[in-house]
Amino acid sequence: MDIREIAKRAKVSTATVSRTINRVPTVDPQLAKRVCKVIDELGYFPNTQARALVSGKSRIFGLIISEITNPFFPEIVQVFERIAVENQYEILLTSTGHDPKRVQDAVRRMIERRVEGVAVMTFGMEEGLLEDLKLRKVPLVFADVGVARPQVSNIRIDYLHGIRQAVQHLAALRHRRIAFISGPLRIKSAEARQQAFERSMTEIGLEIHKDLIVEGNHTIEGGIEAFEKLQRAKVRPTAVMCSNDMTALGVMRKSYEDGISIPRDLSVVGYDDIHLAQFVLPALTTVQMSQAELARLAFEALLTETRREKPSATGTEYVLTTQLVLRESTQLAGGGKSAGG
Amino acid sequence: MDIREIAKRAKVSTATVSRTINRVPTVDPQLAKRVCKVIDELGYFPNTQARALVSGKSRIFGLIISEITNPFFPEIVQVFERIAVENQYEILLTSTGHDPKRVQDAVRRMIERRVEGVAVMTFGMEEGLLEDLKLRKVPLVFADVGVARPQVSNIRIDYLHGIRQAVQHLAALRHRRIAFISGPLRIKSAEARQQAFERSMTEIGLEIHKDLIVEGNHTIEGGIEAFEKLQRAKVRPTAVMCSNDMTALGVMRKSYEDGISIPRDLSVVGYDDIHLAQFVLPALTTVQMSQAELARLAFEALLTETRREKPSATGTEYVLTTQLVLRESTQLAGGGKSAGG
DNA sequence: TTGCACTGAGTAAACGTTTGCTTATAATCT
DNA sequence: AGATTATAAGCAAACGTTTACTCAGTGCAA
Repeated sequence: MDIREIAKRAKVSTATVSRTINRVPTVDPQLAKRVCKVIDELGYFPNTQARALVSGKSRIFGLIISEITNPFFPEIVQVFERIAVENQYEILLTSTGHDPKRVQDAVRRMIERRVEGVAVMTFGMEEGLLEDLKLRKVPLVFADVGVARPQVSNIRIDYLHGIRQAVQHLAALRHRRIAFISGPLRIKSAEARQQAFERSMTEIGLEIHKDLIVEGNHTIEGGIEAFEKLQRAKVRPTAVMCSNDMTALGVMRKSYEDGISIPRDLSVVGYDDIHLAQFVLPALTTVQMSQAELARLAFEALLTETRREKPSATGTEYVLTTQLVLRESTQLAGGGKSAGG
Repeated sequence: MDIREIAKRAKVSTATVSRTINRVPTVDPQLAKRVCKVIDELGYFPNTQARALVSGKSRIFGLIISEITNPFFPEIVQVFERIAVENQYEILLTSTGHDPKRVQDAVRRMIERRVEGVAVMTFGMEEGLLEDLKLRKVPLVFADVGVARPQVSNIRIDYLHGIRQAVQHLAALRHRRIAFISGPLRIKSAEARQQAFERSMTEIGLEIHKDLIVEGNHTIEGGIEAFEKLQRAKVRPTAVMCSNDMTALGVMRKSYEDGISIPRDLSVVGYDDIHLAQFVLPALTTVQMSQAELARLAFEALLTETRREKPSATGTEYVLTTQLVLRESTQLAGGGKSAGG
């Protein structure tokens, strides 16, 4: 069943059917009603492929994320998808697992489906892989530390703000030996978080012990391993800041196994504020970076760019701030000694 | 840039280019090489919309899940997506949040994009909403308690097996008053799990207290509320079985707040075995229902159905078993009394 | 009454592929 | 050598829409 069938039955031309479907205002309301009736009766749904082909608009956005099993991302996907549907867009989702080959593959698939824009939520993965998209002038939006460029919008994340709050919070609780477990350092955002940590420490005169900075990989398992390394260090931390919440969960898990009580013996701070963070035991003090806001901004950026007449203009620059959320996983340093007696 | 451009530059017809791209064996290898060279040089990617339109194959599968923020689902999505990409398929993902309107919407979108099949991972949501898909003879696969029908495959989940193991495990640990927090009962699978629980209790002669069966909603928050209800009951449980892991996390959270120690004062068993389950404190004893296997089966079912010549045959029936995974959240009943002294 | 502008609907040409059919060439057989 | 068959490439018609253009009809001013 196609538009011609509808046209025939409604005794109009296919053009009129098309216009009716697309709510073109010049079509006579009475005719439109007749057409709609036929459409409903026959349960007709227009073929998106045909529409896309002739109109040149696929109404698809790509969404590239790092790791869908990290709870941070489903929340982004959920909001992004909801907004997309509201705007009659479809999503082509790819979880790359940081694998360049999968990124490459995703880019090819997205180009073949003629996506109208791509949101890249890998937080600072090497951009070289997206060259093909740039070549084709596909609007892009990054959540990153970089800046906007032609065709490329950017959501700059103010990592420093939240991390500084966290460090000062720990300092106020008399912590001096604060460890930091980073993300994989080839990810620019992980590096940015670490730098923000170091700067926050330095600016309030706290020493950064070499041994207390360990590289993780933004997973629970990585957090566990990193914390093991930390335990073998000569100088023992009284608090650990983590580059993301999953890492913090790893630290909590390992501490639990080793009988280290959080927050009594060790304060832990996460990053991201995944929904789960408020429910773990103890609830995780963490830095909030709103997933919903991020998704909203990313979609808005893409939509704006798509609607632009002259595509030569530079993409928009957005800013997302972050801030500390206090919960139960931090406490006055030395709590172990006094409470342990 | 299109196939004609390639044809012109390679000095062949568009048909030959098309055949080359599709690896039709009758094309001369030398010609093919020439064509490939031009394609590479120009960075040409075929337009999927056009291919889909003329071939009648969209190479898209729909995937309907309940709630992407429940960690159970991302693991399904991940595997499903990976296999799909391997088979040159794309996924149209919808997280419905159990909202019938969103389901309806998803169905429309999927039909408009002419999906070749849909995997429904809502575990027993009302099927009436999928009528439009059935009408169009779109192959479907359910993870459900139902049976296969024409065009409809089914992955029957053996809820009983795992739940029986869990109940007997608890019974062996001398638990008698075992509570059950169900999922939302309008979901058939939630009902099935509850029935499996009741049957498992009855068959070993354990009494089912009315007050100890509470309805949750498969979220952490729901688990918390349900457990609050449970605490107000006259008869106190020594163990709680949950219809999914998220519910169990809620129970653990609430217990923590109320100073109830798990597993000392209360044993808790989850269901699903999400990746996180092994990392919570204490690690959650739960019933494993393999997400990877489920996704694999679902995809296979769809692919099989899609490749079938005569579409009148009945869909395939698959079975997924479940089984108990012992961890740290269960312990001998009454542990509280002896250990608390 | 004629001419002109305006409206709203129809005609038909795209869009970028695939693929059934045709045809040219080469290979094989009688 | 001539007839037949196999092979590989090309031609052109789809696929189901959108949309630029055309055109008939109406209303209004001159």
